[in-house]
Amino acid sequence: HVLLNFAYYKMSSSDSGHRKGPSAKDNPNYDLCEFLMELSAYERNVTRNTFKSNAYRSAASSLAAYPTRVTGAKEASSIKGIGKRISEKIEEFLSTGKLKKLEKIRTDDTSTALTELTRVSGVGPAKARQLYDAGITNIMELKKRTELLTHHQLIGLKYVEDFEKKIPRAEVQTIERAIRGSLSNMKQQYNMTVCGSYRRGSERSGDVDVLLTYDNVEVERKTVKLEESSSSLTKETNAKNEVAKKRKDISDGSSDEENHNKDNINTKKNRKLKADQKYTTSSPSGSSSDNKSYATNESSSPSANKESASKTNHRAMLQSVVHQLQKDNIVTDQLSLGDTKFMGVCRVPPEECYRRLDIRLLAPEHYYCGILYFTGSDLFNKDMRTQALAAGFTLNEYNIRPMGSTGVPGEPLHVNSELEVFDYIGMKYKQPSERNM
DNA sequence: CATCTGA
DNA sequence: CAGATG
Repeated sequence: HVLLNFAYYKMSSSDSGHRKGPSAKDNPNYDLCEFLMELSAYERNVTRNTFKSNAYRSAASSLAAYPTRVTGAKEASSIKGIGKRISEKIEEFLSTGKLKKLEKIRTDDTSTALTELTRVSGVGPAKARQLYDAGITNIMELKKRTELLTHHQLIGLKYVEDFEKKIPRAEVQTIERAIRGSLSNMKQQYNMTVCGSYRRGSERSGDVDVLLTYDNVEVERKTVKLEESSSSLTKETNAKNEVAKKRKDISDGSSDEENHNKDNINTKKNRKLKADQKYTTSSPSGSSSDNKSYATNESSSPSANKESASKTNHRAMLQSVVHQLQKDNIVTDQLSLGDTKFMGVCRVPPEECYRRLDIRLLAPEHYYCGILYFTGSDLFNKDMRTQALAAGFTLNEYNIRPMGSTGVPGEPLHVNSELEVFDYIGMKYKQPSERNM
């Protein structure tokens, strides 16, 4: 049941650049991985055969993990994920420096058109096909037919080139400072951490991934420099001397001592109430909504479902954050904006390029698992999750829960730093820069 | 997985 | 609501 992220095909935003992936510049089968990925893209975009596409990608991953240069079909097919047909292609590529099928694909009109159209954010295989059928074969032509595009796609088109450029670390830092400055002027204060490959120290990023949570979280005081450069980044906590409660006393999932944070924390989890949605638009009774802070606290109506309330407040908070950023000319466009995630575009003046910016607003109790998760890398996360499982926990982007022997997860454990999560599962703490797997 | 879109 | 997208 662990997630199989076959989802992202357009290069996972934040990292791609200089990191691992099916084609780390240094692996002995680099070229082979490359052509397999090209075939994967072809099956995905052109033939829309996800099985084949996934098969190629999977083969590429296996190959990327293979320690030595593959020498022939037989050796290739011995590798997990590589079967007869793919190994034959590898053979062909090994002997003749090329691949018939690939050459043909490279010149095929339909194929090149779809690949081109797909460069636009918001345009995937399906839309590309549709546009192609409408006679559009490249971006220039697409610019003449903007009536066929959604808002997201229009923006994607507007910034195609910029979005393909990597963002230098220094610029991410500039953007980070700008956002911090802007948000510091709001009544509601936020804790912020820029995650993604940037946090892991990479020199170039695909986009800027910001995580926010509203106040409390006993973060303020303990500002430890567990981070690489003591500078900015998050006001990481961790300082906690008595750091984590031991893994043992966890099991009982008992309530606990120290975290009696400030007011606005949503203390108790409540069962989902599908009815929620209906109420999203309004808090009927003007119920003291007066107070300017969005912090969700004083629940006027006890039985009323707090979930829907906190949900709408969440949306309102995220909205106000975005508005603030727009006001300060940092955010220039919006791709989407929901209860927890904003996707858009930003630019910080001296810079000419427009950059992709994602902002997610997390409940305080989800903050650290969120930071951990969104810092990645994907492989690191996967590894940590399996280690968690082995240690009897289940870990996701929101929380860590003890695994009952029955198989069902218990109540979320309290977490006040990334370190605590590592402690729970008995794992040595890893600096973000050590998570580049 | 969260959000948007169109039917 | 399903399908598309990131």
